[in-house]
Amino acid sequence: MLQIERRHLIMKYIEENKSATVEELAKNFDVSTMTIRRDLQYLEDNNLIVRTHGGAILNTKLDIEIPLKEKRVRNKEEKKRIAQYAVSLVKDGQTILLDAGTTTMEIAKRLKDKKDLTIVTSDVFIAGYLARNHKFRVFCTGGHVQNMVGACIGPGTSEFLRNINVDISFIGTSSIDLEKGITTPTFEKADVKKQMIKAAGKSVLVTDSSKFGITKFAKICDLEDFDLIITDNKLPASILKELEKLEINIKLV
Amino acid sequence: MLQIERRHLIMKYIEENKSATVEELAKNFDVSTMTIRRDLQYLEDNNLIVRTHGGAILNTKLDIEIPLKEKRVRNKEEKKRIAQYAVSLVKDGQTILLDAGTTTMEIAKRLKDKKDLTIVTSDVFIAGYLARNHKFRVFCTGGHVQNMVGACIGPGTSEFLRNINVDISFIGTSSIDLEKGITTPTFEKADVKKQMIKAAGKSVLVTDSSKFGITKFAKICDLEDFDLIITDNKLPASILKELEKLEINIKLV
DNA sequence: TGATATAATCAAACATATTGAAACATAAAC
DNA sequence: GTTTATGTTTCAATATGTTTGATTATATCA
Repeated sequence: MLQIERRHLIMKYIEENKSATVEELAKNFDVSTMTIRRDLQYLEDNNLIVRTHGGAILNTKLDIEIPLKEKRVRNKEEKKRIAQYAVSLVKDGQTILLDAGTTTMEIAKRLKDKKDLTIVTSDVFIAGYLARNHKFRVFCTGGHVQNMVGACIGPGTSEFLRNINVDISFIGTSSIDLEKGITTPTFEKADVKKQMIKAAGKSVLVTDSSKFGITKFAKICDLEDFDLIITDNKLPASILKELEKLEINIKLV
Repeated sequence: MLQIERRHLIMKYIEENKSATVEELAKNFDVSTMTIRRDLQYLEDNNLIVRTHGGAILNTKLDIEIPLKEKRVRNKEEKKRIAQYAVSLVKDGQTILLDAGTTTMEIAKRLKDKKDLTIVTSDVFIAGYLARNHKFRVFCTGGHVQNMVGACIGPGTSEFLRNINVDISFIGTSSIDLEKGITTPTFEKADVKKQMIKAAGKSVLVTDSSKFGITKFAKICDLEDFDLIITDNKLPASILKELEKLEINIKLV
Protein backbone atom coordinates (compact mmCIF):
# COMPACT_ATOMS: atom_id res chain seq x y z
CA MET A 1 0.00 0.00 0.00
CA LEU A 2 1.20 3.47 -0.83
CA GLN A 3 2.11 5.81 1.95
CA ILE A 4 -0.32 8.45 0.85
CA GLU A 5 -3.03 5.89 0.56
CA ARG A 6 -2.41 4.68 4.10
CA ARG A 7 -2.49 8.21 5.39
CA HIS A 8 -5.82 8.83 3.75
CA LEU A 9 -7.21 5.67 5.26
CA ILE A 10 -5.90 6.57 8.70
CA MET A 11 -7.60 9.90 8.37
CA LYS A 12 -10.82 8.24 7.34
CA TYR A 13 -10.55 5.85 10.27
CA ILE A 14 -10.07 8.68 12.73
CA GLU A 15 -12.93 10.60 11.20
CA GLU A 16 -15.22 7.66 11.69
CA ASN A 17 -14.09 6.76 15.19
CA LYS A 18 -13.20 10.26 16.38
CA SER A 19 -9.97 8.81 17.70
CA ALA A 20 -7.49 6.01 17.27
CA THR A 21 -4.58 4.51 19.16
CA VAL A 22 -1.18 3.99 17.63
CA GLU A 23 -1.33 0.29 18.47
CA GLU A 24 -4.63 -0.29 16.78
CA LEU A 25 -3.57 1.54 13.65
CA ALA A 26 -0.28 -0.34 13.47
CA LYS A 27 -2.14 -3.60 13.64
CA ASN A 28 -4.79 -2.59 11.13
CA PHE A 29 -2.30 -1.43 8.55
CA ASP A 30 0.36 -3.95 9.38
CA VAL A 31 3.20 -1.48 9.74
CA SER A 32 5.35 -0.56 12.70
CA THR A 33 4.17 1.86 15.35
CA MET A 34 6.99 4.10 14.24
CA THR A 35 5.45 4.47 10.81
CA ILE A 36 2.06 5.19 12.29
CA ARG A 37 3.56 7.85 14.48
CA ARG A 38 5.08 9.53 11.46
CA ASP A 39 1.77 9.35 9.67
CA LEU A 40 0.04 10.94 12.62
CA GLN A 41 2.74 13.57 12.81
CA TYR A 42 2.12 14.36 9.18
CA LEU A 43 -1.62 14.59 9.66
CA GLU A 44 -1.14 16.81 12.66
CA ASP A 45 1.18 19.08 10.72
CA ASN A 46 -1.67 19.59 8.32
CA ASN A 47 -4.05 20.42 11.14
CA LEU A 48 -6.23 17.44 10.44
CA ILE A 49 -5.82 15.71 13.79
CA VAL A 50 -4.37 16.34 17.20
CA ARG A 51 -1.84 13.90 18.48
CA THR A 52 -2.16 12.79 22.08
CA HIS A 53 -0.37 10.32 24.27
CA GLY A 54 -1.19 6.92 22.82
CA GLY A 55 -2.85 8.01 19.64
CA ALA A 56 -4.71 10.88 18.07
CA ILE A 57 -8.13 12.46 17.94
CA LEU A 58 -9.98 14.57 15.42
CA ASN A 59 -9.12 18.21 15.28
CA THR A 60 -12.74 19.37 15.40
CA LYS A 61 -13.45 21.58 18.35
CA LEU A 62 -15.46 19.69 20.89
CA ASP A 63 -18.32 21.15 22.90
CA ILE A 64 -16.03 21.64 25.81
CA GLU A 65 -12.80 23.36 25.18
CA ILE A 66 -10.12 21.29 26.79
CA PRO A 67 -6.59 22.06 25.79
CA LEU A 68 -5.60 18.92 23.98
CA LYS A 69 -1.94 19.39 24.25
CA GLU A 70 0.36 21.41 26.40
CA LYS A 71 3.54 22.65 24.90
CA ARG A 72 6.51 21.05 26.50
CA VAL A 73 8.11 23.56 28.82
CA ARG A 74 11.28 23.12 30.73
CA ASN A 75 11.37 23.69 34.45
CA LYS A 76 7.62 23.71 34.50
CA GLU A 77 7.25 23.11 38.21
CA GLU A 78 9.69 25.85 39.04
CA LYS A 79 7.85 28.26 36.78
CA LYS A 80 4.57 27.43 38.47
CA ARG A 81 5.96 28.14 41.90
CA ILE A 82 7.48 31.38 40.70
CA ALA A 83 4.16 32.37 39.15
CA GLN A 84 2.31 31.48 42.33
CA TYR A 85 4.44 33.82 44.36
CA ALA A 86 4.28 36.55 41.73
CA VAL A 87 0.48 36.48 41.83
CA SER A 88 0.54 37.04 45.58
CA LEU A 89 2.03 40.46 44.93
CA VAL A 90 -0.94 41.57 42.84
CA LYS A 91 -3.77 43.40 44.55
CA ASP A 92 -7.35 43.78 43.36
CA GLY A 93 -7.87 46.80 41.17
CA GLN A 94 -4.26 47.13 40.06
CA THR A 95 -2.87 47.55 36.58
CA ILE A 96 -0.18 45.05 35.77
CA LEU A 97 2.05 44.29 32.83
CA LEU A 98 3.01 40.81 31.73
CA ASP A 99 6.03 40.27 29.54
CA ALA A 100 5.83 37.53 26.91
CA GLY A 101 6.86 34.03 27.92
CA THR A 102 5.88 30.81 29.58
CA THR A 103 6.50 32.01 33.12
CA THR A 104 4.32 35.05 32.66
CA MET A 105 1.68 32.82 31.07
CA GLU A 106 1.69 30.85 34.30
CA ILE A 107 1.09 34.11 36.14
CA ALA A 108 -1.83 34.89 33.83
CA LYS A 109 -3.38 31.52 34.58
CA ARG A 110 -3.32 32.18 38.28
CA LEU A 111 -5.03 35.56 38.31
CA LYS A 112 -8.56 34.24 38.23
CA ASP A 113 -9.40 35.06 41.81
CA LYS A 114 -8.31 38.67 41.51
CA LYS A 115 -10.85 41.38 40.91
CA ASP A 116 -10.96 44.34 38.59
CA LEU A 117 -7.50 44.05 37.10
CA THR A 118 -6.18 45.84 34.07
CA ILE A 119 -3.61 43.71 32.32
CA VAL A 120 -1.23 44.74 29.58
CA THR A 121 0.80 42.13 27.76
CA SER A 122 3.08 41.84 24.77
CA ASP A 123 2.22 38.16 24.32
CA VAL A 124 -0.63 37.37 21.94
CA PHE A 125 -1.18 33.98 23.57
CA ILE A 126 -1.52 35.56 27.00
CA ALA A 127 -3.82 38.21 25.55
CA GLY A 128 -5.92 35.48 23.95
CA TYR A 129 -6.00 33.41 27.11
CA LEU A 130 -7.10 36.33 29.26
CA ALA A 131 -9.70 37.45 26.75
CA ARG A 132 -11.18 34.00 26.68
CA ASN A 133 -11.13 33.20 30.36
CA HIS A 134 -11.45 36.29 32.44
CA LYS A 135 -13.38 39.44 32.85
CA PHE A 136 -10.40 41.74 33.12
CA ARG A 137 -9.55 44.73 30.98
CA VAL A 138 -6.92 43.32 28.69
CA PHE A 139 -4.54 45.21 26.45
CA CYS A 140 -2.10 43.86 23.92
CA THR A 141 0.85 46.03 22.99
CA GLY A 142 0.85 44.93 19.38
CA GLY A 143 3.86 44.90 17.10
CA HIS A 144 5.83 42.30 15.19
CA VAL A 145 4.67 38.91 16.45
CA GLN A 146 7.49 36.41 16.79
CA ASN A 147 6.78 33.03 15.28
CA MET A 148 6.10 30.24 17.76
CA VAL A 149 6.75 32.49 20.74
CA GLY A 150 3.88 34.92 20.24
CA ALA A 151 5.84 37.85 21.63
CA CYS A 152 5.31 41.31 20.16
CA ILE A 153 8.46 43.31 19.55
CA GLY A 154 9.57 46.25 17.49
CA PRO A 155 9.06 50.01 17.46
CA GLY A 156 5.28 49.73 17.63
CA THR A 157 5.55 47.72 20.81
CA SER A 158 7.96 50.12 22.46
CA GLU A 159 5.81 53.07 21.45
CA PHE A 160 2.73 51.51 23.03
CA LEU A 161 4.62 50.94 26.25
CA ARG A 162 5.94 54.49 26.34
CA ASN A 163 2.38 55.71 26.67
CA ILE A 164 1.29 53.68 29.67
CA ASN A 165 1.91 53.42 33.38
CA VAL A 166 1.32 50.31 35.42
CA ASP A 167 1.58 49.30 39.06
CA ILE A 168 3.74 46.24 38.53
CA SER A 169 5.65 44.83 35.57
CA PHE A 170 6.48 41.15 35.54
CA ILE A 171 9.45 40.65 33.25
CA GLY A 172 10.89 37.35 32.12
CA THR A 173 14.37 36.67 30.83
CA SER A 174 16.43 33.81 29.51
CA SER A 175 19.79 35.32 30.40
CA ILE A 176 20.79 36.80 33.70
CA ASP A 177 24.28 37.34 35.00
CA LEU A 178 25.56 38.93 38.18
CA GLU A 179 28.00 41.18 36.37
CA LYS A 180 26.52 41.59 32.91
CA GLY A 181 22.95 42.02 34.14
CA ILE A 182 19.91 41.04 32.08
CA THR A 183 20.55 40.57 28.39
CA THR A 184 18.68 39.46 25.26
CA PRO A 185 19.67 38.57 21.69
CA THR A 186 18.48 41.73 19.95
CA PHE A 187 18.26 45.48 20.54
CA GLU A 188 14.60 45.43 19.65
CA LYS A 189 13.74 43.00 22.40
CA ALA A 190 15.95 44.84 24.83
CA ASP A 191 14.15 48.08 24.08
CA VAL A 192 10.75 46.53 24.68
CA LYS A 193 11.81 45.23 28.07
CA LYS A 194 13.40 48.54 28.98
CA GLN A 195 10.13 50.28 28.31
CA MET A 196 8.31 47.72 30.40
CA ILE A 197 10.49 48.55 33.35
CA LYS A 198 10.14 52.26 32.78
CA ALA A 199 6.36 52.03 32.62
CA ALA A 200 6.14 50.31 35.99
CA GLY A 201 5.99 51.60 39.52
CA LYS A 202 7.54 48.32 40.54
CA SER A 203 9.44 45.85 38.35
CA VAL A 204 9.65 42.19 39.17
CA LEU A 205 11.92 39.78 37.33
CA VAL A 206 10.61 36.23 37.10
CA THR A 207 13.08 33.63 35.93
CA ASP A 208 13.93 30.08 36.82
CA SER A 209 17.39 29.48 38.22
CA SER A 210 18.70 27.72 35.09
CA LYS A 211 18.98 31.11 33.39
CA PHE A 212 21.67 32.42 35.72
CA GLY A 213 25.13 32.83 34.29
CA ILE A 214 23.94 33.24 30.70
CA THR A 215 24.63 36.38 28.71
CA LYS A 216 23.32 37.53 25.35
CA PHE A 217 24.10 40.37 23.00
CA ALA A 218 21.97 43.33 24.03
CA LYS A 219 21.85 44.57 27.61
CA ILE A 220 18.52 45.42 29.16
CA CYS A 221 19.53 46.56 32.62
CA ASP A 222 21.30 45.57 35.80
CA LEU A 223 19.94 43.31 38.48
CA GLU A 224 19.49 46.17 40.91
CA ASP A 225 17.07 47.86 38.52
CA PHE A 226 14.46 45.37 39.63
CA ASP A 227 12.55 45.83 42.84
CA LEU A 228 12.43 42.09 43.22
CA ILE A 229 13.76 38.97 41.53
CA ILE A 230 11.74 35.78 41.92
CA THR A 231 13.49 32.54 41.10
CA ASP A 232 13.49 28.97 42.32
CA ASN A 233 15.37 27.30 45.14
CA LYS A 234 17.69 25.40 42.82
CA LEU A 235 19.80 28.52 42.58
CA PRO A 236 23.37 27.60 43.61
CA ALA A 237 24.31 28.86 47.07
CA SER A 238 27.35 30.64 45.66
CA ILE A 239 25.22 32.83 43.43
CA LEU A 240 22.76 33.46 46.22
CA LYS A 241 25.57 34.64 48.44
CA GLU A 242 26.79 37.05 45.78
CA LEU A 243 23.29 38.40 45.32
CA GLU A 244 22.94 39.07 49.01
CA LYS A 245 26.29 40.78 49.03
CA LEU A 246 25.05 43.07 46.27
CA GLU A 247 21.88 43.68 48.31
CA ILE A 248 19.67 42.42 45.51
CA ASN A 249 16.12 41.83 46.65
CA ILE A 250 15.57 38.18 45.80
CA LYS A 251 12.86 35.65 46.60
CA LEU A 252 13.48 31.92 46.26
CA VAL A 253 10.45 29.67 45.89
CA MET B 1 -9.00 4.47 25.76
CA LEU B 2 -6.93 7.57 25.31
CA GLN B 3 -6.38 9.82 28.27
CA ILE B 4 -7.87 12.82 26.55
CA GLU B 5 -10.94 10.82 25.61
CA ARG B 6 -11.46 9.76 29.18
CA ARG B 7 -11.19 13.35 30.31
CA HIS B 8 -13.75 14.44 27.77
CA LEU B 9 -16.10 11.69 28.85
CA ILE B 10 -15.65 12.56 32.52
CA MET B 11 -16.51 16.13 31.64
CA LYS B 12 -19.55 15.01 29.73
CA TYR B 13 -20.60 12.83 32.64
CA ILE B 14 -20.32 15.70 35.08
CA GLU B 15 -22.17 17.99 32.75
CA GLU B 16 -25.05 15.56 32.56
CA ASN B 17 -25.17 14.67 36.22
CA LYS B 18 -23.98 18.02 37.56
CA SER B 19 -21.59 16.10 39.81
CA ALA B 20 -19.68 12.88 40.20
CA THR B 21 -17.78 11.01 42.90
CA VAL B 22 -14.25 9.81 42.47
CA GLU B 23 -15.31 6.26 43.29
CA GLU B 24 -18.03 6.14 40.71
CA LEU B 25 -15.80 7.54 38.01
CA ALA B 26 -13.01 5.11 38.83
CA LYS B 27 -15.42 2.23 38.49
CA ASN B 28 -17.01 3.51 35.31
CA PHE B 29 -13.73 4.03 33.54
CA ASP B 30 -11.93 1.14 35.14
CA VAL B 31 -8.92 3.09 36.33
CA SER B 32 -7.57 3.83 39.78
CA THR B 33 -8.96 6.60 41.93
CA MET B 34 -5.58 8.23 41.69
CA THR B 35 -5.97 8.59 37.94
CA ILE B 36 -9.45 10.01 38.34
CA ARG B 37 -8.17 12.52 40.84
CA ARG B 38 -5.53 13.63 38.38
CA ASP B 39 -8.14 13.94 35.67
CA LEU B 40 -10.32 16.04 37.92
CA GLN B 41 -7.34 18.17 38.86
CA TYR B 42 -6.70 18.77 35.20
CA LEU B 43 -10.30 19.71 34.51
CA GLU B 44 -10.29 22.04 37.48
CA ASP B 45 -7.11 23.69 36.26
CA ASN B 46 -8.99 24.49 33.12
CA ASN B 47 -11.89 26.00 35.03
CA LEU B 48 -14.35 23.39 33.84
CA ILE B 49 -15.24 21.84 37.18
CA VAL B 50 -14.86 22.51 40.88
CA ARG B 51 -13.36 19.74 42.92
CA THR B 52 -15.05 18.87 46.20
CA HIS B 53 -14.46 16.32 48.91
CA GLY B 54 -15.15 12.98 47.32
CA GLY B 55 -15.65 14.16 43.79
CA ALA B 56 -16.40 17.21 41.70
CA ILE B 57 -19.23 19.41 40.53
CA LEU B 58 -19.79 21.48 37.45
CA ASN B 59 -18.27 24.93 37.49
CA THR B 60 -21.51 26.91 37.57
CA LYS B 61 -19.69 30.11 36.80
CA LEU B 62 -19.10 28.44 33.48
CA ASP B 63 -22.73 28.70 32.47
CA ILE B 64 -22.35 32.42 32.19
CA GLU B 65 -18.86 32.50 30.85
CA ILE B 66 -19.33 29.90 28.20
CA PRO B 67 -20.65 31.46 25.08
CA LEU B 68 -19.11 28.38 23.53
CA LYS B 69 -22.45 26.88 22.76
CA GLU B 70 -23.63 30.15 21.37
CA LYS B 71 -20.26 30.72 19.83
CA ARG B 72 -20.58 27.50 17.91
CA VAL B 73 -20.08 29.38 14.76
CA ARG B 74 -23.17 30.16 12.78
CA ASN B 75 -23.08 29.80 9.03
CA LYS B 76 -19.80 27.98 9.28
CA GLU B 77 -19.96 26.41 5.86
CA GLU B 78 -20.72 29.71 4.22
CA LYS B 79 -17.82 31.32 6.03
CA LYS B 80 -15.49 28.62 4.83
CA ARG B 81 -16.49 29.12 1.21
CA ILE B 82 -16.14 32.86 1.55
CA ALA B 83 -12.68 32.40 3.07
CA GLN B 84 -11.69 30.03 0.31
CA TYR B 85 -12.47 32.58 -2.32
CA ALA B 86 -10.84 35.39 -0.37
CA VAL B 87 -7.59 33.42 -0.19
CA SER B 88 -7.57 33.06 -3.97
CA LEU B 89 -7.13 36.82 -4.21
CA VAL B 90 -3.89 36.76 -2.24
CA LYS B 91 -0.63 36.51 -4.15
CA ASP B 92 2.72 35.33 -2.84
CA GLY B 93 4.78 38.12 -1.37
CA GLN B 94 1.87 40.41 -0.59
CA THR B 95 1.05 42.26 2.60
CA ILE B 96 -2.47 41.66 3.80
CA LEU B 97 -4.62 42.80 6.67
CA LEU B 98 -7.10 40.59 8.47
CA ASP B 99 -9.87 42.13 10.52
CA ALA B 100 -10.89 40.34 13.71
CA GLY B 101 -13.58 37.69 13.47
CA THR B 102 -14.43 34.11 12.63
CA THR B 103 -14.56 34.61 8.87
CA THR B 104 -11.14 36.20 8.78
CA MET B 105 -9.85 33.39 11.01
CA GLU B 106 -11.02 31.00 8.32
CA ILE B 107 -8.99 33.00 5.84
CA ALA B 108 -5.93 32.76 8.09
CA LYS B 109 -6.31 29.00 8.25
CA ARG B 110 -6.22 28.74 4.49
CA LEU B 111 -3.08 30.73 3.80
CA LYS B 112 -0.61 27.98 4.45
CA ASP B 113 0.30 27.34 0.82
CA LYS B 114 1.13 30.98 0.20
CA LYS B 115 4.71 32.14 0.32
CA ASP B 116 6.38 35.12 1.90
CA LEU B 117 3.30 36.93 3.19
CA THR B 118 3.22 39.79 5.64
CA ILE B 119 0.03 39.64 7.66
CA VAL B 120 -1.36 42.31 9.93
CA THR B 121 -4.32 41.54 12.17
CA SER B 122 -6.26 43.10 15.00
CA ASP B 123 -7.30 39.69 16.32
CA VAL B 124 -5.06 38.18 18.99
CA PHE B 125 -6.36 34.68 18.22
CA ILE B 126 -5.49 35.05 14.55
CA ALA B 127 -2.09 36.48 15.49
CA GLY B 128 -1.53 33.53 17.79
CA TYR B 129 -2.67 31.03 15.22
CA LEU B 130 -0.41 32.43 12.53
CA ALA B 131 2.56 32.69 14.89
CA ARG B 132 2.13 29.07 15.83
CA ASN B 133 1.46 27.57 12.44
CA HIS B 134 3.18 29.52 9.74
CA LYS B 135 6.40 31.14 8.76
CA PHE B 136 4.94 34.47 7.75
CA ARG B 137 5.77 37.89 9.09
CA VAL B 138 2.93 38.53 11.48
CA PHE B 139 1.94 41.82 13.07
CA CYS B 140 -0.70 42.45 15.69
CA THR B 141 -2.16 45.94 15.91
CA GLY B 142 -2.47 45.82 19.67
CA GLY B 143 -4.95 47.82 21.72
CA HIS B 144 -7.84 47.04 24.04
CA VAL B 145 -8.57 43.33 23.65
CA GLN B 146 -12.26 42.55 23.71
CA ASN B 147 -13.22 39.71 26.00
CA MET B 148 -14.15 36.46 24.27
CA VAL B 149 -13.82 38.00 20.83
CA GLY B 150 -10.08 38.73 20.93
CA ALA B 151 -10.41 41.83 18.78
CA CYS B 152 -8.16 44.80 19.45
CA ILE B 153 -9.89 48.16 19.41
CA GLY B 154 -9.28 51.66 20.67
CA PRO B 155 -6.97 54.56 19.89
CA GLY B 156 -3.84 52.43 20.03
CA THR B 157 -5.25 50.15 17.36
CA SER B 158 -6.25 52.98 15.05
CA GLU B 159 -2.88 54.63 15.54
CA PHE B 160 -1.06 51.45 14.53
CA LEU B 161 -3.18 51.17 11.41
CA ARG B 162 -2.57 54.79 10.45
CA ASN B 163 1.10 53.96 10.06
CA ILE B 164 0.87 51.06 7.69
CA ASN B 165 -0.02 50.29 4.08
CA VAL B 166 -1.15 46.92 2.83
CA ASP B 167 -2.08 45.36 -0.48
CA ILE B 168 -5.43 43.96 0.58
CA SER B 169 -7.62 44.40 3.66
CA PHE B 170 -10.14 41.72 4.48
CA ILE B 171 -12.84 43.29 6.62
CA GLY B 172 -15.67 41.48 8.35
CA THR B 173 -18.93 42.92 9.55
CA SER B 174 -22.07 41.84 11.32
CA SER B 175 -24.26 44.57 9.90
CA ILE B 176 -24.59 45.59 6.31
CA ASP B 177 -27.41 47.47 4.69
CA LEU B 178 -27.89 48.74 1.17
CA GLU B 179 -28.78 52.24 2.27
CA LYS B 180 -27.10 52.62 5.64
CA GLY B 181 -23.88 50.93 4.59
CA ILE B 182 -21.62 49.05 7.01
CA THR B 183 -22.21 49.79 10.67
CA THR B 184 -20.98 48.63 14.07
CA PRO B 185 -22.06 49.18 17.69
CA THR B 186 -19.35 51.65 18.75
CA PHE B 187 -17.38 54.56 17.36
CA GLU B 188 -14.17 52.92 18.46
CA LYS B 189 -14.77 49.84 16.38
CA ALA B 190 -15.92 51.93 13.47
CA ASP B 191 -12.74 53.94 13.59
CA VAL B 192 -10.58 50.82 13.55
CA LYS B 193 -12.33 49.48 10.48
CA LYS B 194 -12.15 52.85 8.75
CA GLN B 195 -8.40 52.84 9.22
CA MET B 196 -8.19 49.31 7.88
CA ILE B 197 -9.86 50.43 4.68
CA LYS B 198 -7.67 53.51 4.43
CA ALA B 199 -4.50 51.46 4.84
CA ALA B 200 -5.35 49.15 1.98
CA GLY B 201 -4.78 49.36 -1.72
CA LYS B 202 -7.80 47.13 -2.07
CA SER B 203 -10.55 46.51 0.49
CA VAL B 204 -12.58 43.34 0.51
CA LEU B 205 -15.63 42.86 2.67
CA VAL B 206 -16.25 39.29 3.78
CA THR B 207 -19.63 38.60 5.32
CA ASP B 208 -22.17 35.84 5.18
CA SER B 209 -25.53 36.74 3.73
CA SER B 210 -27.36 36.63 7.06
CA LYS B 211 -25.82 39.97 7.96
CA PHE B 212 -27.63 41.90 5.23
CA GLY B 213 -30.35 44.26 6.32
CA ILE B 214 -28.89 44.82 9.81
CA THR B 215 -27.82 48.25 11.00
CA LYS B 216 -25.94 49.29 14.12
CA PHE B 217 -25.08 52.59 15.74
CA ALA B 218 -21.83 53.78 14.20
CA LYS B 219 -21.31 53.99 10.47
CA ILE B 220 -18.08 52.70 8.98
CA CYS B 221 -18.58 53.37 5.29
CA ASP B 222 -20.78 52.71 2.28
CA LEU B 223 -20.87 49.54 0.27
CA GLU B 224 -19.21 51.19 -2.69
CA ASP B 225 -16.15 51.93 -0.58
CA PHE B 226 -15.20 48.29 -0.96
CA ASP B 227 -13.49 47.02 -4.05
CA LEU B 228 -15.24 43.72 -3.58
CA ILE B 229 -17.85 42.14 -1.35
CA ILE B 230 -17.69 38.37 -0.88
CA THR B 231 -20.80 36.72 0.51
CA ASP B 232 -22.64 33.44 0.12
CA ASN B 233 -25.23 32.34 -2.38
CA LYS B 234 -28.09 32.45 0.11
CA LEU B 235 -28.32 36.18 -0.50
CA PRO B 236 -31.92 36.96 -1.52
CA ALA B 237 -32.28 37.69 -5.20
CA SER B 238 -33.95 41.01 -4.44
CA ILE B 239 -30.88 42.28 -2.61
CA LEU B 240 -28.60 40.97 -5.32
CA LYS B 241 -30.56 42.86 -7.92
CA GLU B 242 -30.27 46.07 -5.92
CA LEU B 243 -26.55 45.55 -5.54
CA GLU B 244 -26.10 45.11 -9.24
CA LYS B 245 -28.16 48.21 -9.88
CA LEU B 246 -25.78 50.13 -7.59
CA GLU B 247 -22.85 48.63 -9.51
CA ILE B 248 -21.42 47.11 -6.36
CA ASN B 249 -18.74 44.56 -7.12
CA ILE B 250 -20.03 41.42 -5.44
CA LYS B 251 -19.00 37.78 -5.50
CA LEU B 252 -21.36 35.03 -4.38
CA VAL B 253 -19.86 31.72 -3.32
C1' DT C 1 21.19 -0.39 -17.72
C1' DG C 2 23.86 0.74 -13.78
C1' DA C 3 25.15 4.01 -10.38
C1' DT C 4 23.69 7.16 -7.27
C1' DA C 5 20.54 9.85 -4.58
C1' DT C 6 16.26 10.11 -2.07
C1' DA C 7 12.52 8.48 0.62
C1' DA C 8 10.29 5.16 3.56
C1' DT C 9 10.58 1.87 6.83
C1' DC C 10 12.03 -0.66 10.90
C1' DA C 11 14.45 -1.87 15.17
C1' DA C 12 17.03 -0.66 19.11
C1' DA C 13 18.45 2.62 22.52
C1' DC C 14 17.09 6.14 25.05
C1' DA C 15 13.69 9.69 26.95
C1' DT C 16 9.29 10.93 28.67
C1' DA C 17 4.48 10.32 30.22
C1' DT C 18 1.02 7.87 32.56
C1' DT C 19 -0.50 5.06 35.95
C1' DG C 20 -1.20 2.65 40.40
C1' DA C 21 0.25 1.39 45.11
C1' DA C 22 1.88 2.68 49.42
C1' DA C 23 2.96 6.02 52.82
C1' DC C 24 1.65 10.04 54.67
C1' DA C 25 -1.52 14.20 55.42
C1' DT C 26 -5.85 16.35 55.80
C1' DA C 27 -10.72 16.90 56.13
C1' DA C 28 -15.30 15.18 57.58
C1' DA C 29 -18.06 12.52 60.79
C1' DC C 30 -19.13 10.96 65.02
C1' DG D 1 -10.70 14.11 70.37
C1' DT D 2 -10.92 9.83 67.82
C1' DT D 3 -12.13 7.53 63.87
C1' DT D 4 -12.96 7.11 59.15
C1' DA D 5 -12.91 8.64 54.65
C1' DT D 6 -10.71 11.19 51.32
C1' DG D 7 -6.69 13.61 49.38
C1' DT D 8 -1.70 14.21 48.41
C1' DT D 9 3.02 12.91 47.68
C1' DT D 10 6.35 9.90 46.29
C1' DC D 11 8.18 6.23 43.93
C1' DA D 12 8.40 2.35 40.90
C1' DA D 13 6.46 -0.03 36.92
C1' DT D 14 4.64 0.19 32.61
C1' DA D 15 3.40 2.30 28.38
C1' DT D 16 4.35 5.42 24.98
C1' DG D 17 7.39 8.59 22.28
C1' DT D 18 11.68 10.14 20.05
C1' DT D 19 16.15 9.70 18.02
C1' DT D 20 19.45 7.30 15.53
C1' DG D 21 21.42 4.35 12.22
C1' DA D 22 20.81 0.49 9.20
C1' DT D 23 18.03 -1.50 5.50
C1' DT D 24 15.13 -1.62 1.76
C1' DA D 25 12.48 0.36 -1.83
C1' DT D 26 11.88 3.95 -5.19
C1' DA D 27 13.29 7.72 -8.12
C1' DT D 28 16.79 10.19 -11.00
C1' DC D 29 20.22 10.70 -14.22
C1' DA D 30 24.50 9.63 -16.99
